[in-house]
Amino acid sequence: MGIKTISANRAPGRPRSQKCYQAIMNATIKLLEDTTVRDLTIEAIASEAKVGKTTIYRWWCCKTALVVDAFLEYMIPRAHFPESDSAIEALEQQVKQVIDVYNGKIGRIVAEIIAEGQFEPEILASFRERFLSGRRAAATEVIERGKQNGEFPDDLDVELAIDLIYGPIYYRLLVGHIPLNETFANSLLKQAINGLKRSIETQ
Amino acid sequence: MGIKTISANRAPGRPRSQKCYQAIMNATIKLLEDTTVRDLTIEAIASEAKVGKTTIYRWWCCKTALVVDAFLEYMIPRAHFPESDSAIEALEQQVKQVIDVYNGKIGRIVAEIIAEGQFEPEILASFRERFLSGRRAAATEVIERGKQNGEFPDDLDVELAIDLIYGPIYYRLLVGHIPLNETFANSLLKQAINGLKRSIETQ
DNA sequence: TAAATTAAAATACATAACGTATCGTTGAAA
DNA sequence: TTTCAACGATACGTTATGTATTTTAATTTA
Repeated sequence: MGIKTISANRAPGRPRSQKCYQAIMNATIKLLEDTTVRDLTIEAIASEAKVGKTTIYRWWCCKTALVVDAFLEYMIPRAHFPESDSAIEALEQQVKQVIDVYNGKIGRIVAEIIAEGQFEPEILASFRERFLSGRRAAATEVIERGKQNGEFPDDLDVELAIDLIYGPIYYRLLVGHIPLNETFANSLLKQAINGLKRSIETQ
Repeated sequence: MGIKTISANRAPGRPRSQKCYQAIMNATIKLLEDTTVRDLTIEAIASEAKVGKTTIYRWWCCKTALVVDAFLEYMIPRAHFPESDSAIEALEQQVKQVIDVYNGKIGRIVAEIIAEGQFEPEILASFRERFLSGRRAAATEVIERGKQNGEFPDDLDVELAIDLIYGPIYYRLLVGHIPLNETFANSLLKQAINGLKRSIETQ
């Protein structure tokens, strides 16, 4: 016989339907508007998207994996780190933006993905790698710029700095003891960033 | 006829079995050692405790409510805020302790309760009220003492201060991007508490 | 154009836990 | 000894899961 000749870019057989893919994404995003990730079912998505549920199971291992994909599909084009010459200004804008967004449905969905992730480590890992790590990389860039600027001390631990700024936000998002509002944005920034800024001088 | 005579402290009928209550608590705690809250089932608890599952349903509305009770039963006697004349020292000890404990099974269970709480707001509220608020109250006391000591500025926002210290811990616990270890404990303390300490001077 | 290959849709099914209902038994107070 | 609610066992209807089966559709290769 010899080697199977299959064109390089194309697998044989009926190709995956992009129409189905989009219908599934859209249905998931739509249903998440007023359904929790927990209450969302594969069957409801299939029905809303007008696809067979076997089609969903063919491409996604579980509901949560699908939710992460849909979230990214929706979120990635909308997430951009603000630009500014001043690192502190950029962080301020970013923190305000995140708090504002997380105060709504997106915040609820992020919290729910992290929640489901507690029981599905691979899902949490994929959420970190495909969403959070990008955000953290952007923040890292800004903080590094701030170190070169002199806005932050040279030896600042960037990972820790990010956790100091974003930790309280996620804490409130997930625990819900105090609302995520503008007051919080302002005082968090004043306190946390001020702490980072001065940590060398006051040692 | 007349009025039903029921002694003040006692309802009529067979009293609730304390033995059952304890068996259910113990079974829940035991099963949680190596089962996630998600995978835990009422039926498994009933079987482990050797009680009918109707007995569980008579007293608890759902699995998560039971888990919170069992967690508190286990945790409350073990949770005490360290004492020290210095507020900063007390916070340091406390943060180290929390990070150490949350690095193990207890941390996993706390994370899972918060996770389930995303889908059951009453449960999250009860966890806040019955566990977290006590911890926060203890931290508040220490920080207030620090304000009187002069360790912290007079106008420090205590709620915010607590979020700045504990936020990063819960963030790492729930998101898992970096482990909760001693290195983190040390640098978190240095950075966060230092920030709080100096925030007035550097304004 | 036919063969090969894989996707999609519909349907059926076994499974697992949920939460409820029923009913006979048991423990403690009046 | 009567009364009353808790307990335990059992059965049941429900819901969504994930898999299996089969037919039809889409696309490439020969």
